[in-house]
Amino acid sequence: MTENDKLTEEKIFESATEIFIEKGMDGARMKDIADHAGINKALLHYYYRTKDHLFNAVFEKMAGLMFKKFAPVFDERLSFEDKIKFFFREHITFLQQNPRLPAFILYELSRHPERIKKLIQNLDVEKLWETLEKQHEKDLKKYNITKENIPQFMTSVAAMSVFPFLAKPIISGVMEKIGYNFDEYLEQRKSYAPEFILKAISKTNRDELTLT
Amino acid sequence: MTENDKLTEEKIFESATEIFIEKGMDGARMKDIADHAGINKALLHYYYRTKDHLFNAVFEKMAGLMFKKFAPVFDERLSFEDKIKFFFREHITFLQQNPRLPAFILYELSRHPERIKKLIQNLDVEKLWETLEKQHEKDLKKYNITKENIPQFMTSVAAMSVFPFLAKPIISGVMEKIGYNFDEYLEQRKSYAPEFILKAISKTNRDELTLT
DNA sequence: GTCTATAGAAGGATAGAC
DNA sequence: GTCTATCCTTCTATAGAC
Repeated sequence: MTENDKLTEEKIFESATEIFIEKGMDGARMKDIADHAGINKALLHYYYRTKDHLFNAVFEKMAGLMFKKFAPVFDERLSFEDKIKFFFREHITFLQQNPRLPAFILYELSRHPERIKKLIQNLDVEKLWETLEKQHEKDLKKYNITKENIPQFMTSVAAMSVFPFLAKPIISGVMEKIGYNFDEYLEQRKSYAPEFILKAISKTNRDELTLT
Repeated sequence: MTENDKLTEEKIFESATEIFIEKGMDGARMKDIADHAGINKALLHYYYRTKDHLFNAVFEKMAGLMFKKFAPVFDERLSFEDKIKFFFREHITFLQQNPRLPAFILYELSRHPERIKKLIQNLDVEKLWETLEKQHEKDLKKYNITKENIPQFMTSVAAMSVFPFLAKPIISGVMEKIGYNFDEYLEQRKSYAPEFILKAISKTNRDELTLT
């Protein structure tokens, strides 16, 4: 019955994932998870001992999944511009399939910041930066991306892709009211965002701006 | 003792605000709020009947506060460029003083989307757009901001300012690891963001881009 | 491995004295 | 208006039968 064990454990894990993402750690009920999996509460504890254990399993799996989506950008043998375009297309498509994932991850992280160390200890940011520098030294110069402003740039890229999902209720609420469609907006964003980013960091016509 | 009543009720409200923003509706405990206010649980119910009532009072106050921060942009007799600069300076400064507010509002909205109607019913988006069009018809043309892409533009502006606070645990976690400082990052962002936005929407040098 | 029944604790809410 | 004491429900977790 090892086959069956696996199935039950997986069923529990999948149900837990759905419920936790939907209601958060504090709002989720073990009964909801059991019902959703078609079993009883006792079995949850048989497989995962406590709610905390179960939550941690779900959280780490999902957080890992989300951040892995950033990785291909560094491996691909794409031009700098194509990397940007590739990222937005892939990342927004992924989030369309998991629209509540960013809010779940970021909210639970802000409630329990101690989880972060575990999350980023396997993430060697300096190595990634070096890789990018090696691959695109000229592009980085061309676009004026330096060690000083790389955080500004990276967070702007992430913001352009993730924010629509974090603010989905408001955005789609407002859009609905004035005749726009949120799904179309997301499709457009896959090309709008990379164009927006690349123009923002291009070095030309700086003198045209009246910024002080 | 009406003076005293007011004080107690306010003390409760302020404590509730702090606890709810810190722990969310589901994570907050009436006992925590009472302790924080230096009173006992029964008094909470005397003033606000239920946890739901108390939460709603806090939520509506805070949500209103946050969205009101967007308003001055439309009133000011500023140039279009100055409006953008003004917005980021004021909004980021406000969020620096209330760093957990965006996560609180957006997360509770995504848990209870029915709250949205009440929030935006007083917000006449089309009127605002008309106002902006009247004030800056030439600028909107110059920057190619049209009825078609206004949602893309507006959400990009919001994203640039709000996202750093939503993702603060990750951003500051990563930054700490590689020797950057989150507070400095925020200060820089007040000028980085408007420059970024204005360059992104400027019409020149479009031909230089290799976008397909 | 899976179930029913229940322990044990916690949380929201109320009664009633002052 | 404020307090103590307590009710009642809900929730996590476990015991024990099958």
